[in-house]
Amino acid sequence: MASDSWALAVDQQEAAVKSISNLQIKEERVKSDTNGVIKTNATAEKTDEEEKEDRAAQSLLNKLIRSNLVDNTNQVEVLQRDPKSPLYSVKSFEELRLKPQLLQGVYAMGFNRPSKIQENALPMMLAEPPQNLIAQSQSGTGKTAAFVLAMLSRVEPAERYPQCLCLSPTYELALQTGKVIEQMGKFHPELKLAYAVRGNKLERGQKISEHIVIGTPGTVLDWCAKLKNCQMLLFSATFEDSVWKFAQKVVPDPNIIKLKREEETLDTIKQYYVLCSNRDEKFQALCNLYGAITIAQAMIFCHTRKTASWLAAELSREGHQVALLSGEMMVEQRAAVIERFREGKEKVLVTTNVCARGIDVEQVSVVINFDLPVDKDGNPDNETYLHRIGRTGRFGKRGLAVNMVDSKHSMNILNRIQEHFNKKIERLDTDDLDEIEKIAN
DNA sequence: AAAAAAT
Repeated sequence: MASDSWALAVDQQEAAVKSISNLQIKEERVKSDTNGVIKTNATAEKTDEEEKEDRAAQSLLNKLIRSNLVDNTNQVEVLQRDPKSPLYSVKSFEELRLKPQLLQGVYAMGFNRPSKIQENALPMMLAEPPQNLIAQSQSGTGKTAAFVLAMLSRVEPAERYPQCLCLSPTYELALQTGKVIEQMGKFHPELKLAYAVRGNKLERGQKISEHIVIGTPGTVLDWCAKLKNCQMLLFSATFEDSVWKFAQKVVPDPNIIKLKREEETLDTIKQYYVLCSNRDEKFQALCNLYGAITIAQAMIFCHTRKTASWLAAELSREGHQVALLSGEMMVEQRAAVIERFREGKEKVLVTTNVCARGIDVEQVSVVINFDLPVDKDGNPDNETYLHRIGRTGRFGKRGLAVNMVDSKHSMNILNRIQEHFNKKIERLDTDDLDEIEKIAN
């Protein structure tokens, strides 16, 4: 991979960068003859009673999601590497003086005005000479479009070698970001994109002629011997302390955009918990909620692959059509499942932390933590919590997050998450159908 | 515990 200059974008970097520095891979591939989608009974004619339940469910959902949209007065900390240089922020894409094909691509995607993070980050990313950036912005606020725009503005399509590298923590996110690159770059017909993901091997001595390489850590390391003369752009919704220190160590002389702690959560996402005493009760509570969560689309997170496949099978047995996605499946299946979910062919996706970060499916209005996110020591995983609930409430939309609590221990975890973000998570009782009716009306 | 590379 010979090149004179580089742009490197790292998305959700706490995961991607950490895995680069800690690559101990023990892969067990599990064979499966399903494509990850579990289907059951085709929907029969609905009875009056079912129609009534549907209306109650819709009403409940509206009630739960309803909240005042807060204005966008973000408390952001912006640090420039050269404090004396003036601080630019742009209010329109025209001000950036992009190549016409690129501006056309931006508008074709339906963006009219830059989002908050784009206003601040774009001038820094496009500055000459190139400057590095470490940037934080809430989930669903346009980080991907920001760094994709920066990458595309640096690409010289006439030159046939890789000029940008984009690193993602998971296969699905790499595919998703690749799609954004293709959409925004569609008026550069010569532009080529290569995926450095599991299964795509580079033959010895094989030259890469694509302009942009996007991939996951292991394969990307395999492809690249070294990176030099490289502008680095790191984006994430969260920067846990140790990651923050690490980011500053590996990115020389960066500009910085950082959120204050109290600004990390989105008030547009209403958070609840459901109190149960064991897994079976959680399952029952989930079934009670099912009508409400399938009004639009929902993602259900489990702690392990095993729980996820168990839950998907149980829901399926109850007659619900759900999709299952976890890292034990083969990549072809994973691509097919996420594609079907995007198209709305399944309304519910049961998954693991593989889908916690970055996945952007606009129709997802509910996130359910069937298991609360905990780290390897059993402590609350606040970052993952924020990423998971951030699968809803994207780009200013409202969203609902429901946490299933099944013990004193998990209640304690939830309380600690609540304290960490200083954000009230309210009790929701799904066992009491009367009460649900009351909330719904 | 999940995810991320091939050996």
